[in-house]
Amino acid sequence: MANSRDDVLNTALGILRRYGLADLSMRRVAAELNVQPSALYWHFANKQALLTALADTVLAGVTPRSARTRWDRRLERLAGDLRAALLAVTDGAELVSAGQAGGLSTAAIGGYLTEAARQGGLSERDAGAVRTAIWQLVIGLTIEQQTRAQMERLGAAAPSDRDFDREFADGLGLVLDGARHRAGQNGNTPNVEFTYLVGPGFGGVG
Amino acid sequence: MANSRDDVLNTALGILRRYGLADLSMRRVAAELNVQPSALYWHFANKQALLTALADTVLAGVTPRSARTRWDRRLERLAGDLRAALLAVTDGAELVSAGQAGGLSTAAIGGYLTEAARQGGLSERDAGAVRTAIWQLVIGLTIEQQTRAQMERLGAAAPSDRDFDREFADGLGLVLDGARHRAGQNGNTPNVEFTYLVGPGFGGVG
DNA sequence: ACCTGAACACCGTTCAAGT
DNA sequence: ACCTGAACACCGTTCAAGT
Repeated sequence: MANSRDDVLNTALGILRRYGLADLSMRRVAAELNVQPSALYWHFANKQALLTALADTVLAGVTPRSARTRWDRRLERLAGDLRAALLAVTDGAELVSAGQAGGLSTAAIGGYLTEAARQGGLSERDAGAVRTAIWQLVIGLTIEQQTRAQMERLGAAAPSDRDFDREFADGLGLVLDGARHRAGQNGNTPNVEFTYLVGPGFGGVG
Repeated sequence: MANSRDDVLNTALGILRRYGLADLSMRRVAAELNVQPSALYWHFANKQALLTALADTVLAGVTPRSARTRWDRRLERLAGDLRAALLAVTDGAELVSAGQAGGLSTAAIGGYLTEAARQGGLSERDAGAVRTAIWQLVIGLTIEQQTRAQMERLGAAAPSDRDFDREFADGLGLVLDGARHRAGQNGNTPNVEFTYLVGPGFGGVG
């Protein structure tokens, strides 16, 4: 006994990884900690707060990796990293979507996206549009993928023939095309440092 | 007594409109119908089936209105109509997202989007990317808006200063820019019948 | 064709009280 | 600082039985 807030968080993360969001109940977390359900409310005001903290944990590693990279490539990588982080945990996308209210990481990542777009010469407003389109694409498509995966795992649906990685790449490519088009119209010369791109430490996303 | 499947559907829709998705339980639907909860399972195999049918109802009115309109304008209108249909019911976007598995209207609308993009001269693959990007943008952003609205209604959040209509228009504009860019690259001449556009029966979305 | 009654196995949350 | 015990007000679903 005498569990810390982090113990609760880690136990919850374990249930999420092993069984998914539907099985992540306060009672179940408490049971795994050998504690009464009411004990959890000393650490978290309610389940929503736990989910938000959990979402922040899942997104903690998503951060811009290099400012030397061309702005559109940075957008591409941020989107890929975000998607990879969501896919790393069962129902990760649904969790982030549900825990969005008050989340810190979620706001930070939005900031990175906007920042990269601005470096391409986009107006604040256009940069916001880029952030919105990319965020919703990543979250929404990954929710669909993970929901399908869970249904298949439970035998509630036949394996789908959809290629979500491809759908993601195609959708993202389209949005980036729109972004580059906007960049070109602003009369700005976006930084074209793509020759710096080759080298160690620039591994792809998956 | 002696309720039809449609009675169940209408009662559920009423609860949704008045209280939102969180209050839409099988037991509550049954109570409003003056019936035991178990009675509902004669009409629907489970709650998921009810939600899917409900989602189809909400989306029933979303249909392409004119083939005479320019392809990109048709995409814009479809997206706007979809968004309007979701906004017409409390938590409509969340409902459609949750009831997606097996939904008919949802597949139909995806088809309309793809079709419009193809008429712009886009390849099957590019048209799919357009459908994906638009669908996720509309659903995701509307979920955020309606979730916020519900939290404000319950006093769980201060009124937000976000302008969701503007965020939607900006995001959509960006995606459409990408689509037009792809259309231009294909060497096809997209139909430019925009001169036919003016006239009665072409009211906007809101 | 449609519903009851009763049960099963769960939920989130509160709150006084304990150590 | 952290937890118990007990309660409140709920869930979705099944299934034999009724009319």
